[in-house]
Amino acid sequence: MKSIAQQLGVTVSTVSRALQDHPRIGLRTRERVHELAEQWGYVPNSTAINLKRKRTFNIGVVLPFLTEQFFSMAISGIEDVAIGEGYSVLLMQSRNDYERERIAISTFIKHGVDGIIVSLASETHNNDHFSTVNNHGLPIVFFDRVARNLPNSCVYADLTEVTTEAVDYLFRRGIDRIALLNGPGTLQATDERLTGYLTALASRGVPVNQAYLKNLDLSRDNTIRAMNELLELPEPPRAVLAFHDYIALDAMQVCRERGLVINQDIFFVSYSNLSFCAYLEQPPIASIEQFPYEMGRKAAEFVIATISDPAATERQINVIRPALTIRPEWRIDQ
Amino acid sequence: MKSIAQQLGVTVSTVSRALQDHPRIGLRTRERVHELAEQWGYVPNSTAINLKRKRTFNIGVVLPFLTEQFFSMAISGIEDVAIGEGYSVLLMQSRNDYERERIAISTFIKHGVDGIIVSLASETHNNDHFSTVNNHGLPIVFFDRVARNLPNSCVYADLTEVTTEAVDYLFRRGIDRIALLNGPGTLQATDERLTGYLTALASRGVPVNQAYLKNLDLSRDNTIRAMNELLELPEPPRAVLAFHDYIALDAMQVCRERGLVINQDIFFVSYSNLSFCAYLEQPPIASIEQFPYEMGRKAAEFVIATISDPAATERQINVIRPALTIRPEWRIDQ
DNA sequence: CTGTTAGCGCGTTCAT
DNA sequence: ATGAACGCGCTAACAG
Repeated sequence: MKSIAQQLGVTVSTVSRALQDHPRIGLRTRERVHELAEQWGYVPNSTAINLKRKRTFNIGVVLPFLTEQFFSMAISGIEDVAIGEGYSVLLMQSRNDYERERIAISTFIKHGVDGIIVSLASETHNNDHFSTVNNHGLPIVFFDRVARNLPNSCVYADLTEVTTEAVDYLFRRGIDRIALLNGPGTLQATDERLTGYLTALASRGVPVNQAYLKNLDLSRDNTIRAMNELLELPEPPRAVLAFHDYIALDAMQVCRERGLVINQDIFFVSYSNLSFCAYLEQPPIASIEQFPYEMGRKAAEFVIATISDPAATERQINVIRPALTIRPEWRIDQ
Repeated sequence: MKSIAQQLGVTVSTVSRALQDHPRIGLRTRERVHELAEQWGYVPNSTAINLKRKRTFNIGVVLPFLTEQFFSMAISGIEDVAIGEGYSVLLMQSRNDYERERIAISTFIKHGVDGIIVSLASETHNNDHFSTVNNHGLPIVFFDRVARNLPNSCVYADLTEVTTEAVDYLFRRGIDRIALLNGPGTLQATDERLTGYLTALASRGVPVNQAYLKNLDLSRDNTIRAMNELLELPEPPRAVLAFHDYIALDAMQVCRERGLVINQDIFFVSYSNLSFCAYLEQPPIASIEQFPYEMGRKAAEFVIATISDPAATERQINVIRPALTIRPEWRIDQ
């Protein structure tokens, strides 16, 4: 800007205004400035602009694993609305580790993002790092794996009802020994699955078999051990509700190794409805679609709205309606 | 900083120095400053610092799809070294679209990143947007899908030899009608696969059947059509080398729908070696591991090195050695 | 219409 | 050991 000002014999401010197409600027001046800017390949220094605007137009995203398709789809949603609103996306994976999540958050605030979107690490057991952010007045929105007891906006799928629906569907198929490979107790979604499950049983008067209920830490070993325990029960389950598709895959492999035939000796229903399941010869008979892309979009819309109007501090909660997706060949004709 | 300076009755400069543990500063002053900083929850404004340093400590990454595990693993590598060196990662997906890629690049330079890492969109047919970056003196490194005719550093897996090895392996299994579901001609890796394939055939004196060679645009429909064409040949192939695992999955499904039994009537070898293949009942008998995490790391190391020392403009090229990974049950005992 | 001045938050030389 | 002053690149309120 300085050089082009000199070259034209005007001030930097004039150039600045010309570049912004300020109304009260000499038409000729404006044209010449634009010309030279083009010619010199002038690119405005956003750091300087941001310093003035007190904004970075960055939004930070912390989530467990990008290798899980659920999250990579969610981030596509985030990315799409962020770009649309002139923001860029800063990314960090927590890998389900509390410490990494903390570091990610503090990196973001040091780095000066305008807002943060989080999907909790499964190992996160306290929320001090988030409270810090809140005290900083930095907008933060949770999605999918939302934090309890935190007054932030969030978007998630309430799995209670759809879980009841899923269990009910299994009942209608004549299956009543149903195990639940649930997640860690730190997640709200774990409660929802359990509640939905218990509701379904209660409404049919089926007694709860505690041995069928497992809380996993989402590690592979843990899943394998739990599935083995289920199969060694005197009355092993005939169906398994798995925390998500990846858990189902591991669990199904355990079954196969023990000589069970999937979708014959034992059935699976899982959460996420990821695309690769379609390629399995014997996929879960149903999966619960949680619309991650939409969740990402909503979460991004929330942060950006809060950034744009910090006054409106009211908590926004968006509950996505998940859908029980039964594979065509396993649908029950009404 | 201002408020804490006032409260202590000193200048902002003093505070600044105290915070940096400047040697020649009053020990008492330093302590008190740190104290107050802690208490007030002072966070240095990185935008201002960056403005001075003329750096943003952001590096931008453009790649086709995060939903492809290959790329999400690569970005983990990038992320790990970036964080280690104090950088943050800005993300954008091109979705294999040229226009989106262009926008991503220009967003990054507007946004003022310190360096860019790119894996090309399959539809990218010209490199003007990258030339612009080069003229700007902004470091840019390509990984995996590298650009031809561009003088930038890059890291990729040379697939020529390993492809020869793969074809040779099929020959040794007694299979000689081998199709190649290759990628778009814009990618260097497409050439490599072809060259490796042809070399293997030549060394055995096997004639080339042009009908077995297909160039895909990586869309699902296109893959399905190509696979159907192969199967309708008078002499359909007995093995298929697929551009990557996702292509293999689609192609395998076509086979299954036509009543073929995978790993009996027809065999697959593919590239990427993604984890979910392990869950298929009949996975490709071999896959070529390209070590995406390592590629990501190397790419990040390159950009950061160039950022730190812009003088050293010499082009760096790192060729990763891919590995033919044959599933245990299909290994040929030597 | 355009120049002057001030300031965003911080680092840094030059004095003292 | 600390203060004063300047500048990073750009915007904007205040003069003319």
